[in-house]
Amino acid sequence: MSDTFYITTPIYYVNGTPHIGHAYTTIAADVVAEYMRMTGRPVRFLTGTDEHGQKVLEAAAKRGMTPKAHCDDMVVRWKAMMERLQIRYDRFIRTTDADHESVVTAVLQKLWDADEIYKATYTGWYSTSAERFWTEKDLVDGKCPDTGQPVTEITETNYFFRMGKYGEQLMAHIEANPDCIQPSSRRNEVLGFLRKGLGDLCISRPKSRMSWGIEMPFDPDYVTYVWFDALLNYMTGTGYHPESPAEGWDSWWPASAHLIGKDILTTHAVYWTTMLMAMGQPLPQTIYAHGWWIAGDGQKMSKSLGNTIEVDLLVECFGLDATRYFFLREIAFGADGTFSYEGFLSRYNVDLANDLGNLAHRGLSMTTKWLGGTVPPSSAPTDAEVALQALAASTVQTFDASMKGLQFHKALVAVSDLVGAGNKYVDAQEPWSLNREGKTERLQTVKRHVLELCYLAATLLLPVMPNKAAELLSKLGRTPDDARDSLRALLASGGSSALDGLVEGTAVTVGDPLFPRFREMPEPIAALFAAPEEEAPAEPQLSKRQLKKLKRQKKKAPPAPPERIEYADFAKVALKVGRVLEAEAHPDASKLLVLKVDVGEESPRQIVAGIRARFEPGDLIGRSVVVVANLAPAMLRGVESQGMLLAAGGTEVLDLVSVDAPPGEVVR
RNA sequence: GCCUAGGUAGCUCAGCUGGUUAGAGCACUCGGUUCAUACCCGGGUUGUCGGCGGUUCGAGUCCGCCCCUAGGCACCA
Repeated sequence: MSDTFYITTPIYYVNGTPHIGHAYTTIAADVVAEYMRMTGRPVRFLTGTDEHGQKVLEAAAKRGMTPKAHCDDMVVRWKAMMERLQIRYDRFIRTTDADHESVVTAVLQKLWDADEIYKATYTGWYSTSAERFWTEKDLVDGKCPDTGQPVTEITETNYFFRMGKYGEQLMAHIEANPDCIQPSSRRNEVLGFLRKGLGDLCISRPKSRMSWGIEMPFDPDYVTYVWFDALLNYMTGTGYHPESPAEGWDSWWPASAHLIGKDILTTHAVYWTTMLMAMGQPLPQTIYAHGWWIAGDGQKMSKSLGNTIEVDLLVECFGLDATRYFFLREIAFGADGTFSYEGFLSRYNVDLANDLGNLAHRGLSMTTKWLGGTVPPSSAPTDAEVALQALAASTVQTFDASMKGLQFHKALVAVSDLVGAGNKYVDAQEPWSLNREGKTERLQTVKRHVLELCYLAATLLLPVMPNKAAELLSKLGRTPDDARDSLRALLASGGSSALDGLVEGTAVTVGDPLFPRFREMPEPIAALFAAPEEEAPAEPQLSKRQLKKLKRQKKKAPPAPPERIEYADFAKVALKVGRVLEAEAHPDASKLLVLKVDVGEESPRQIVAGIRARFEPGDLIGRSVVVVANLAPAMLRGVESQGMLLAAGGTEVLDLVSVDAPPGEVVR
């Protein structure tokens, strides 16, 4: 059994912009990696960038650069993010790294030789804009359902990975290993997915269509599908290679944990694990899919700076350590969380300033004031000290178990509980009374315990808040290395040596409070909220998903009309005033209303309009509208529409065009 | 309409495989203390655990139906 700990983040898409989601995953990985290092386990922590694929190719072309040069340029921002967050990765892998390309090539060849990959021809509708195939029935009016762009029918030959044959085996594995996909709700999700049946996976792209990728070793006309390429980074990161593996690579494999966002669960839990099965490699111990940060009500952000604003702004205002603490403490890893600046401020003030920071400060200042500023000796523990010692020991146990289970939230609550007990202890022992009454020995014992408790808290928090914890250690006359030694000793002793890590007689320093309290929201954040609506139209902070949706909506928006048309073109459109007589919901579509509109003809027109999001049927009856009267009728989800209504609003309908004129009147 | 998550104190959320009077933090309030960053400690208030049925000796916890919210998918001439 290997004692090593190998943890990964997803490799991030190099074209993208680092945002809160990336920061979150990476901080979590960094914290657990650092904790494992502290406990003495050999650790490898891998992160990096995903650099192949169509969009990179296009972006590079737009800039007149080679794809690689473009990536070299883009990767800087990712490395900068890592630096800002003080991420202590062991390797930053890029899918364009030579060793990775070599691994991918060799793995493909091996799988090809083993008949795990086959060649097949099929016909489908390809959308260049969406980079994917659609079946006939997916298409909307013969166009790409995602982007609305034209599609072309392509008969194509590609290479397929025999993923389907591993479906049963994978289900059995997941059922036999409850921890292999976490949290458990995600595990059920994957099982549900597998029960529907697993097909084979297309893993190539013809170069004629897309050339930026790793060439298929057995066919120079193709490159590797980006996911197949990208997932293998986890193996490259160990030193694995089918032909020439680095010595000891298998001490790192299987990975202890792949941390991922819940959006890429299937690729990891299904594609990646079946790939490993085909490769004959053991499967990762845990794939942990965490949740998203959702913007709370009333959140605003700068429009131009995108989502990066959140993390950078938090770091700027509250410091990196507090930011790292907040992410891991505020919500359970795995669940979605609501983010608000007020919540952050409250968490900071309560946990860090009032409780932890203040405990340290009061402990240190009393020691300085009454005991000469050195770590005092302890003598004759009373029940209070015994109880504190027991709590300290159990805190270490809880913290360790929680960190191992990636339950950061629980680990940090345990520290908070310890700090709370420390504050309570001080109040109960009343060291100020002891000092007044000249009970020096007892005072020394109490102060020693308070300082020891701070030392333990700093020790446990070191992986989470490297700077602040080191600062606190320094105030106590200790170093991070001392803390690491202490932690190992604590774990070895089951926590019984807790509260015995300081050296009597060592000088302590009070200095400034560790976490200054914020009376009000820091200016740069407050400014976000104070900005006048007109000048900086506030946009809600968006989650990754919401952004995705927005992006798609933008793509779906009808293409801008030609800049200029002739009068003759306009004259082709017959616009008439209409009056809505009846309105009801479409029986089979939630966004559509079916209207009867009088346009001055013998019988009213039936018009189907996509305005349900804005109007209830009753809102419209009697309303005068403008109708495009000579539009060819169309069937909309089974109901005929004999015209359309003029409406204001781009992607979202804001209002209908109204006029004060009788039905049937021409609009020109 | 379909698919996923959820709906527990004013707010943010814990409540694992069903078991004593349903919890925490924040907020609020009363009291204590004064070493400390107007901080800390103690007490207190608030809940038809979304609704209705069901299984059970017993359900926030399991089952069914329904309602609502957030995402995703379809539809938006």
